[in-house]
Amino acid sequence: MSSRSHLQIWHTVSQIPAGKVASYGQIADLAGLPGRARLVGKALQLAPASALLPWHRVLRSDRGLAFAAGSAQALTQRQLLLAEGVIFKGNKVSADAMWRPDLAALLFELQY
DNA sequence: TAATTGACCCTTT
DNA sequence: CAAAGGGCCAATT
Repeated sequence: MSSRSHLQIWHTVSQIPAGKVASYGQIADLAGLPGRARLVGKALQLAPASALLPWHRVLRSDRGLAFAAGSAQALTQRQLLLAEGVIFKGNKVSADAMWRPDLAALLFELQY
């Protein structure tokens, strides 16, 4: 049984548009769970594949991937982002790829 | 019940 | 710019 927090997190992640990225902390805040970035990581880890979440659009606050460089998951994530047109600067994505949601629209979408 | 573990973050050096 | 240290909190052992 998944908690309400997980559902809220998954729903928020699903709102990230293609070609944009958000940090774990940012998602936590938007989901109404300030300061709980780690919970976002946990929620994504437990997320069912059937949810079709754009998990690859979530990364660390320093805009680097959360997975170890060279790991299969890191390579996959990088590939998915490149396919969406996200520019990489070294092992981090360019700053202008950060998602800047319209809060009013997002809050409406998330049914607050 | 207590200790350990993370798909993390922020401030300070 | 990179590294270190402290904080965080649910889930697992």
